[in-house]
Amino acid sequence: MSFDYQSKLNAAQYEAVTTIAGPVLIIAGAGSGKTRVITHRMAYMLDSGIPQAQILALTFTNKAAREMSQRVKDLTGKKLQALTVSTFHSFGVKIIRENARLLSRRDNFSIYDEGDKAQLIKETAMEMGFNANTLDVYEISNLFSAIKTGMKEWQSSSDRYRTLFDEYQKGLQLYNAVDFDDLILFPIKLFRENPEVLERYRNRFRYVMVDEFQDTSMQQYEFMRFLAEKNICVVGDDDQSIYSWRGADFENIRKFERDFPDLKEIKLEQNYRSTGTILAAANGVISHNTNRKKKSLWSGNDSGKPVEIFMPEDEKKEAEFIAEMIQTIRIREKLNFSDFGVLIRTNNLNRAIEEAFLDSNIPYTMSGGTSFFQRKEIKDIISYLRVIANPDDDINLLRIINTPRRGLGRKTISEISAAADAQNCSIWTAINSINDRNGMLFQEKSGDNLSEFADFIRSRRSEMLSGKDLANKVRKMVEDIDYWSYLVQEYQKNEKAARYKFLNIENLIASISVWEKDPDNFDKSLYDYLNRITLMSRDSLEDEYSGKVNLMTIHAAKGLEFPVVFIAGAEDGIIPHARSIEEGEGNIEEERRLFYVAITRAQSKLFISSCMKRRKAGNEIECTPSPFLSEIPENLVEHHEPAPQLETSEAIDILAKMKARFGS
DNA sequence: GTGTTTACTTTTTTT
DNA sequence: AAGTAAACAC
Repeated sequence: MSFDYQSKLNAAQYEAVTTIAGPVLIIAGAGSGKTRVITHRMAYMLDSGIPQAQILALTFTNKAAREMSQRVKDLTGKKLQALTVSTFHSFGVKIIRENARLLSRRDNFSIYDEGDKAQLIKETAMEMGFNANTLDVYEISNLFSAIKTGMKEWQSSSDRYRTLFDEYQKGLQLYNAVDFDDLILFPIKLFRENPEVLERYRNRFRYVMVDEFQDTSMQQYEFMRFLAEKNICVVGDDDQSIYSWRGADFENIRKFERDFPDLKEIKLEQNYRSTGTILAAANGVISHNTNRKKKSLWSGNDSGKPVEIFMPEDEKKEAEFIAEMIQTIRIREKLNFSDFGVLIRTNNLNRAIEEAFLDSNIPYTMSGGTSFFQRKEIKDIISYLRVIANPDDDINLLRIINTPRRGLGRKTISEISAAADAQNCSIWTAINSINDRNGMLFQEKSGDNLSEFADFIRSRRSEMLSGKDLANKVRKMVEDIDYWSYLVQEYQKNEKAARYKFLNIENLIASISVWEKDPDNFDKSLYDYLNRITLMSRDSLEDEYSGKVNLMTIHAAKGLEFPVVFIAGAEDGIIPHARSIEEGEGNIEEERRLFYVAITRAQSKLFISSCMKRRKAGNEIECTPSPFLSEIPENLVEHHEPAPQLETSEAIDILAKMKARFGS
């Protein structure tokens, strides 16, 4: 053994780390050293002589996967070439890639994100003669996911979309693409239909670990169940289950208990993260949930400072308060900007806060939200790369066929689509077969433009699919399509915007270059780059978290911790979110868990703010505090006086409201 | 085939 | 308030 595990871990942790054979269920309360246990457990396995290649650790976010392998690396000091630490989805990609033909795909398949998916649904629906005005693509997209993941069955109300669904599926196959749901479903299908393939993977991965087990969906459970024979270790906390809308089902914990009756259950109940006060506040809130596994999380830490509740007038005041507090506390406590976490329920709450940060020169990162890869200019360039990787990808081909303009307008495009439709082939194939016949169908100009476009894609294909220095090839491509002129043209009135967009492209190229130079990543093909970024799209691009305040959704904050945490927008309708309650009364428990997760991110100081008013879609609306606030035991709370100017009737109103609420 | 104006709605959370 | 999509005009 390279080091003394016993001295680094408490008794329960030590047991969890050293029990490597047989099924293990670890119930790990918030802040109980879960990541520590998982990483030490992997290190322990390696120390015990288990080959890296036999270990598979599945996580939910790329961030978690990255952090985990880094920590194992630090612990063991070994190079980890064969250890698999990956998200369910990336692991799915890998399996599909290795068995593409068995799943009627080719190995250069595209992965369709939400946007591509919506586009495909839309186009398919149009072709089938659905009415564009009554079509709710968002809703249909969700329906299709629910059907695919087995959360919903076809019903009379949804039946009219059944044929659309079939066509959608055919479209994916035709374009050699898969959607996010397929990344889990295809491997399951593969394993079910090809026992010999399953056997191969089972032989390879003898030790399987699943993190955030409470957030596994039925399919992910099935996926895991196929692979895991006996040495399976799952780690989770039912109180932190916050992804049920995505199919997560913490009943899986009970299912696991039934499926592996001889399992060893280990509870980690000592919280090392938070002060006694913060933990008591969290416990006070979560105890209102009825459907939960019994556990008693305790802290050996000091009680610390009270939870501070602030009721600013509006979101602007709230943001200023947060910014001011960060500045003050940072200096007083000698903290770094990165020691602060600002948590919000929905992405659109970021606006006021970002503005306040900019005003007071506070460096910050916002993870989630409109990601870098959603920006138009980035999507354009990525679409080029996608088409180069997989020309049959109609959705992306249509996106770029006339961007920048090359004289291929609506007419030409609809004709070429019709031709593709008639021959039941992709647009790319259609373009080429028409080119073979010298573009008879079109006016000479359009035909020329088409073949020029096809030649361009072909030449890039031969150039980019092999060899090195992707970053430079991308740069050259951007020059060749003259994207800069296009931007200037498009944003004539706003040269700054054009510049900014071009800068974004420069950043993209720089990030490709960084990725290429990373010695830890051994497969550097264009495919890998594309797969990686589609799965990462919501994940923050920058590796540089250091020295910046972390602004993020509560969902994105899962698994993280900060010395000082602000929960902003703690109003009724935001948390619990009105839409979520609308969907079902039962969702209140999940919203409460979400609030619980938010509270338990804090190590030593927690602020919660709830605005009196908030601007929403143009107009100002009155807000009431989240009902969860009153679930925090009153003795743990300190109310931050807003010191309102008492001239206005509004301010008096606000004070009355506060008193009614908190009696102070 | 392309550019401009007008109407319209508005995403909870993410791989 | 802002961004998109569709209608309209050139």
